Amino acid sequence: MSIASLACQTCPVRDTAACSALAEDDRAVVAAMGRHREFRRGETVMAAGDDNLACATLVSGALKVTRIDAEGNEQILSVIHPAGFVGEMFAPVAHHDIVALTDSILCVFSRPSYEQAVARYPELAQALLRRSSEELLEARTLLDLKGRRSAEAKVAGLILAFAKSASSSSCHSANAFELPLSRAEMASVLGLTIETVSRQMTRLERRGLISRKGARGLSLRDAPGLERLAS
Amino acid sequence: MSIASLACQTCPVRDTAACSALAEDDRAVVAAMGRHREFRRGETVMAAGDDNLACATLVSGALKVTRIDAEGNEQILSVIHPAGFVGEMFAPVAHHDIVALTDSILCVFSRPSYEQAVARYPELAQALLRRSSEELLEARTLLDLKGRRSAEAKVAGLILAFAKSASSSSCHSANAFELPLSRAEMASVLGLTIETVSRQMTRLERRGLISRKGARGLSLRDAPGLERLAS
DNA sequence: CGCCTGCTTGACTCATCTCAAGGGGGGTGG
DNA sequence: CCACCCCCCTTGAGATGAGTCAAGCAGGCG
Repeated sequence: MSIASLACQTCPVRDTAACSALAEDDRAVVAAMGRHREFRRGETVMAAGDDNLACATLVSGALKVTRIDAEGNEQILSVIHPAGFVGEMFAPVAHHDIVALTDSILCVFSRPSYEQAVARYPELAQALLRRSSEELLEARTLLDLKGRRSAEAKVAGLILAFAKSASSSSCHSANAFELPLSRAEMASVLGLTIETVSRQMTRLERRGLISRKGARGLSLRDAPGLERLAS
Repeated sequence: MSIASLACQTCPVRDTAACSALAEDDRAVVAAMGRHREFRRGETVMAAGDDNLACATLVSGALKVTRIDAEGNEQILSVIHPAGFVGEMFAPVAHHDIVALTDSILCVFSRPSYEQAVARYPELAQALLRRSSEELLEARTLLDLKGRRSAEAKVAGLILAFAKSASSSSCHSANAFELPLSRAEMASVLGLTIETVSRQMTRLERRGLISRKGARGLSLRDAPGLERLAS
């Protein structure tokens, strides 16, 4: 993990993150409160139980929000993509662990200073509300996915969700992309075991619905068929 | 369903809903934009696919946010309690069905007028952000619950969640209360069948962890034991 | 009183988990 | 440059917990 000061001019998410709602001058004021921090794959950004002293925007990479149960099983509650917001503005203590899925860069703010910014710039509060609503919708999509009856439907649904988020446009799906999660992580998202996920992927490939290149490479061969399986 | 104009003075959620963030005068302005509407148990408040023309605060009763899959199975994605906010401020079309679980009263606003209010009163945007964050946390709690390995852990966890929300204080649990959901609804929340939920309840009772009075009455006999099972 | 709806219980089936072994690709060190 | 190792993924065989189908029960309402 390394630290650097902000360079909003070259920020890859300057037009999509919450701070994009700010006027140029205001953005400079807010930027002065924050710092860039870099995390390596597997590093913990925030741990459950920590005092909730910071919040952040993800600039590049990917994060997972997780909970570890008593037996040490990890549950993935959310995957955060660039421009996503991280941190709980209204909880004294963090509820979940947040871990880097890949090497990532965050734009980090101390919570008091960010709260001040939110109070001062109403458009920032609105932008955060928008992000929060999107997060909520995504959480409900995951809930839906996890509630599907068969493992087949879960895996097909997750693949389609990845295809949508892999595409730059929000309405189209990419049809060749890299899986952002390992088998273990996919299993954790869906509430299945690694083996079941692996078997379902093999089955989908054998039936000609997808094809694979290595462990992570994937292309959709029959998207409508997948939609049907995802039910 | 019936309609009436607002009487904020006597509103049971006047101190907890998003509008409680407003000053008295501002509240009156916002109140003039809204209307009370009453829904009977089972009535649909908003349907997936509808133009997203309204949003609302739940005054009394309870709502469920659901999705119906291709085979007609209903999944419950969220349960809304009084003071909860309903509606998607940033989506052109509703993503989910919202149905009254019990007879309910909502305070309904047209979306354009509410958007105007949010833009005009920054404290309203902040209050909505707070509500949205709470919703998100609750959705993740449900995700966690649904991901538990055994049916036993899921049911135990749901019972504990009910006990918490049945208590007036936010940190203590009630230890005798009425289940707010039917078996079918519990099954839908947990991704199980009615029969499995029923069997688990029976098992928990036989083992002395809970006791039941009729179909809905419940009291906790061994909360720590339940916590352990919920893993 | 009897129906209707929602809950419980039982017997059986089957999908998923568990346990165990076998590849494959990428990186490191010789 | 090659060989080895480690991690992750795949595959198989067998166990088991949840689903399915079917019947019976209880409470509320007409």
